[in-house]
Amino acid sequence: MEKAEKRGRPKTLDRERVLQTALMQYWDVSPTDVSIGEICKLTGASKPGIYREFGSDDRLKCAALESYRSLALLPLFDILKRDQSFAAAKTALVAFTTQDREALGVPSGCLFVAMRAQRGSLGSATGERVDQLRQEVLDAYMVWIETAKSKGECSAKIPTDAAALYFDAQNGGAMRMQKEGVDNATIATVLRYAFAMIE
Amino acid sequence: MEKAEKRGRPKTLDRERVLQTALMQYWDVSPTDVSIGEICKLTGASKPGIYREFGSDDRLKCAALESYRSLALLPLFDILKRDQSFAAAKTALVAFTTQDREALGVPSGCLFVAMRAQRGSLGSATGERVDQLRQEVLDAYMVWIETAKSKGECSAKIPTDAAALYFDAQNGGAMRMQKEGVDNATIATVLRYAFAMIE
DNA sequence: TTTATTTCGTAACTATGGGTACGATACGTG
DNA sequence: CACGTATCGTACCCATAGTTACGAAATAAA
Repeated sequence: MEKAEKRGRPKTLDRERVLQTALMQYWDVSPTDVSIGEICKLTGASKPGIYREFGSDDRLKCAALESYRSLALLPLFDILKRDQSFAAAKTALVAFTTQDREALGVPSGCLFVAMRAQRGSLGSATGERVDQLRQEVLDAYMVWIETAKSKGECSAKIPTDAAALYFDAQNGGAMRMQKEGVDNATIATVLRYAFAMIE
Repeated sequence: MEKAEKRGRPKTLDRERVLQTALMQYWDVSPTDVSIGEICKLTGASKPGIYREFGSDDRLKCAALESYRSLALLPLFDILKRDQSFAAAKTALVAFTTQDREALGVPSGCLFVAMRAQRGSLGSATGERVDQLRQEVLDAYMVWIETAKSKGECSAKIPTDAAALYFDAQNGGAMRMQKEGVDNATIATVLRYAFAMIE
């Protein structure tokens, strides 16, 4: 199923490179402070090339967010869905959140958290996707918590929806601390105390 | 000590009005998405007028942040410094954070939290002030927690600096939830659970 | 080799926003 | 009333950023 030899001038624009560069820039700098022009400089692509490929600034951000979901959100969902004790999952969450980003060659902080903070200045495509993902995250936490409750591993009387907001807030707080330069060991300490609460 | 009748054309620019408008706009919309031109429209002031009064966009933001400190941060410090039990202070914090903003005629969320999220795109004056205030907030929490520990009202083994980051994160999380539309009752529930942890 | 097709990328266009030059204006003073 | 002074605000400058018009280039098919 190769796209074989097509007519017309062969495409030279490296979609994957542009997307990865955009993702890393949005993540590292800020989703609203990286221009298309900047991405052109970094990738060697031309502006019309990027527009032909992604359609608009908004859609490029949206595509980058989609990449981010695969890269950083799916592993989170995976921890929550894994068949393990509530306590083990919490430990895994702390470990996942406080990974050494430098060693992983990945920016600190969280693109999704940044986008939520700037929800108002995002285009409609990206903005709406952010809303969906927020709901997806909250739902994932809720399923996880409900399961733990039913298994008797979480006896907290806190309503499940509030608990989901709680975990989401802790994670967001951790990501922000990381961006502000707090070291991962301290963040892990804070998270462990935060997570110890609900049990 | 009235500045009496001065020579020259009398000033018509209403500094307080511009400052209040800027504050409310930065707070309600976002500190990086409100232009000087927008503030001109809303106040009837002219651009050069604002520049004469505040010097630059950065300095106007900084002045607005200073107003915000008086309005929203000092009351917070006040709660932390008040001579009351640790538990009472935590209750007061929850109440303060989840006040009905609409009834108070004040935007939801927190300008300071928003500025911290956008630290990178702020001018040097505002940016540095944000850093100072962040430290001021953390110091206030630390003094409060240390006092509680010494009074035996807080026996938690969590290091004071981590606890300060924890409370700061909870407050930030609450402000973000408010901005995202979570109702204050739910936020209060989350906060009560979060604060119950450290005791 | 000509034609149809597809992509390429320079060089614009437009809008916005921070910032200012400068002549007009309004007041106290001599 | 003329002069010095301080503020006013129109109209502009300049940089950035999103977006696109359009002719050139490269390839397969005719």
